[in-house]
Amino acid sequence: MSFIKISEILKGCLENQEISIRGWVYRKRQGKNLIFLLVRDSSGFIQCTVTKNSAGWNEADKLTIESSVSLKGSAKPDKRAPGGFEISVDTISIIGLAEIFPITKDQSTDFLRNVRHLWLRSRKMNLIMKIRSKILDFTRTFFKNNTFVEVSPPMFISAAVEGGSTLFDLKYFDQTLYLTQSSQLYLEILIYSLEKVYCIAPSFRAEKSRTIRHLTEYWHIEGEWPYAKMSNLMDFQEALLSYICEQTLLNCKTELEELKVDTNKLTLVQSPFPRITYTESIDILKKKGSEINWGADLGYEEEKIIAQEFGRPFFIYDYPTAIKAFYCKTYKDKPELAMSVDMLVPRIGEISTGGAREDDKQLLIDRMNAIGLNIEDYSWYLDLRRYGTVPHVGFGLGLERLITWMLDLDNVIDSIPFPRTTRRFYP
RNA sequence: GCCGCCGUGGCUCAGCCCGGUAGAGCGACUGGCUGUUAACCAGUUGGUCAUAGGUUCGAAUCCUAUCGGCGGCGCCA
Repeated sequence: MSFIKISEILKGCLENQEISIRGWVYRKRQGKNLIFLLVRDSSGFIQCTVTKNSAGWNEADKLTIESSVSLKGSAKPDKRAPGGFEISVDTISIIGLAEIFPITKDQSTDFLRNVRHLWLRSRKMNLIMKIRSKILDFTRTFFKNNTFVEVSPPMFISAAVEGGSTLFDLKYFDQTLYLTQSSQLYLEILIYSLEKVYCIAPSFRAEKSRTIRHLTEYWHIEGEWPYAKMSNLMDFQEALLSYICEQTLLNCKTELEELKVDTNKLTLVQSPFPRITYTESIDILKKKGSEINWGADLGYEEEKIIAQEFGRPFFIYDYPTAIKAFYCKTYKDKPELAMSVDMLVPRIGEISTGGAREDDKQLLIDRMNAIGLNIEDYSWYLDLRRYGTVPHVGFGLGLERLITWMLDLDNVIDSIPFPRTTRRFYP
């Protein structure tokens, strides 16, 4: 017996044919002589009717919410049915009879987070995960179209990428290793072989942040690009984001509609994005009454004020060297400025950070000494500047923050199937 | 790390201010119902009020501590 997807029936080309489907019982309404089953599979929902005189009645009578079933019947259009189509059932076979399902009409976010393994069956989660998958597809296609090579960096690392305070450490046989915070340094290694490279991999941050935009494990879209400049980097990122939004609008129409996403916002994501320097952003903030001074890092509140100015994704670049990481390249004539660029969106704030990497061995060592890093921990990184160094730029984009912004979700938690936060790691 | 809010049947909440021994809806169960749209009607079931201590004749209610959760800031993507 071959089974068809519910979405095929809803397209309307299987009218009055005998068909079989497999799925789960989403709703059940029972009368004396008639049972309505709303059955879902990965593709959608369809109402099925079972009459008392049909062979399937006894099985339908036993069915509980979330039981898995296969059923045979004929599909026909019916105005009374949600979705416009209905299956009149001949036979039903119960695959797995469900116990009483804990998720009912009344739900709180706290409860749904406790039963996340069951909540993932909901229509909302189903749709978000489908779009997430598509966004990953679009991202890979865009990199591929721009001749980047996808690489697989390690998650176990032996030394910090940046500070060290936000690293998770773990027992690795008799030693201590860490979970990676970013794959950037490893991508930098690979450009010396493959040139343009990218990866889509998890990053781990032991930050005790309590916000709607932080996860301790998140998926990081990172790229490194030899010989490119800051302007190339911004061009590339805005083209990537525009492509993702454009393709999502094109390919996820029904999903976006069902999730009630404001597609207008996505239509506005087109090159060029507004670009302002850090110094300009300080001027804007001062005009708005902020007491921030040049040299201070922009906090979430400051970012929010500027984001409201634009109402769409934008860049802030050329930050003070003092507030940026050791590998950030500085301007020769203005060493107090670092070639660093953040991409920001309204409500969420930073969704990507990138910039030019210091490619001069001595300048890099000077920077590391100034910050107090142990040079020996990074000897392999310095080797990259020792043997045929090249200028290069790169960036890292937070996938969950991007999805949360695009779909206007309440919390990054809903953009990933199994979120890890400071307090939650189950299941 | 700092600040704020929350914790009452399986789920969602009321009761707390002003102390008198817990109430509703949903679910589940039983029965009824000729097409329902998270149906409807009737009945039944179900809670040491997060935990520990204190005040009191008496605590879900007032006080203290602890635990758990959510959110804001900082940090970041």
